[in-house]
Amino acid sequence: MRYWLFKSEPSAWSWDQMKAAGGNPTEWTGVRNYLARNNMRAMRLGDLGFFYHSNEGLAVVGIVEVAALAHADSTADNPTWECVDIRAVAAMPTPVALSAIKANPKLAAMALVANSRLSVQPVTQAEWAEVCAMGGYAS
DNA sequence: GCCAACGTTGGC
DNA sequence: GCCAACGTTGGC
Repeated sequence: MRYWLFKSEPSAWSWDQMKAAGGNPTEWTGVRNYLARNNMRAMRLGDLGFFYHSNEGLAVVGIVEVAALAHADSTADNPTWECVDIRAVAAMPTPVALSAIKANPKLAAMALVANSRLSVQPVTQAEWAEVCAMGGYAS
């Protein structure tokens, strides 16, 4: 089991929209970055991820699960680009703000802090446990 | 709205 | 294959 973080601008695709899918898988389309794509290729069914709101919100707001392995991104005109499907698992009881993550020395190496422009990031098990604890989510 | 950081493009 | 120019992301 590995852990990930999916970043989205709420104006483009929000946690509310994710939840509205009612646990049905939705395609995580639109990634046009090789590192992010490679992270999606490494995902396995059942891997869990944080759902993070960038630009507005700036917080981890939910938990998602990988529901389909990487496949061609139907919104891309180039087969280079792939996406996975994810489904909403649970809302973070207390959203974990970026400011709180930055203020936590245990999370200093998190990609969210160290490489803030990467839209699909790996999360270590220790980071996963720490952020879940901060948000009151029993992982 | 600004700007720093980063990825990509394209000329050489 | 280098690197300058450019575009985009995303925090502030």
